[in-house]
Amino acid sequence: MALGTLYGKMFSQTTICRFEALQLSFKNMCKLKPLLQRWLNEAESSDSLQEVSGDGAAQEQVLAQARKRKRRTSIENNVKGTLESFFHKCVKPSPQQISQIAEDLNLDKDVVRVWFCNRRQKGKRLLLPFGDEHEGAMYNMNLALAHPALPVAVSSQAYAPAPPAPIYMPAFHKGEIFPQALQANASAALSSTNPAPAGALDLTSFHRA
DNA sequence: ATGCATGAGAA
DNA sequence: TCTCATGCATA
Repeated sequence: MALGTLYGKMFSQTTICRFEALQLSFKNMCKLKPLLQRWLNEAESSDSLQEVSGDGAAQEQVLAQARKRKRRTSIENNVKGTLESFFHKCVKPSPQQISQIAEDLNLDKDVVRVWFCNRRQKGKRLLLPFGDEHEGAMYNMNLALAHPALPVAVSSQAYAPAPPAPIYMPAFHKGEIFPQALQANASAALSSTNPAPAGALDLTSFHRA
């Protein structure tokens, strides 16, 4: 809410959460960081526990129950597993393949289409390119650690046949980049020079919910 | 914290 | 049609 009154733009709990968990695209993170940082600096300096315009309850209007948002279809786990396997074979099925898959799984074509869209997007999330994909994850990470100088194209999990120079983050880890990113001393964090504290890489902290 | 969805804009 | 940024709804 504070951010909302500060920028006029309201940030959802979802966005904030994803920002904190570094689950947004690199570009998206870059866009939001300055905003959140500015708010953070302000909030820390003025130790006053400023109360956000005490509006209280009056949230949004009824929204006029505008459009009927399609109700979230819950996909059974076993079905998800199947979709996942399809995904590994082909990350971007043609509309025909999609309808085929949809038929096999007794799902709506659009549901399948959206599933793939979201799955692809998930694959592109910043940090933690691994963890999800138990496969070459650790392998690549070790490579990265062994040869910090070499990029080790682990970017987007080697999806498309020839990823035209993916621009996603190298392969950092939460505990590494984040602490500083949110520090009050913005100057350092904002400068393009990446501190990259050597030895900050701690494998023991490599776990995922 | 996340899964499925929407909508604007790119291709 | 796909990607991207976002968020409602739900786990």
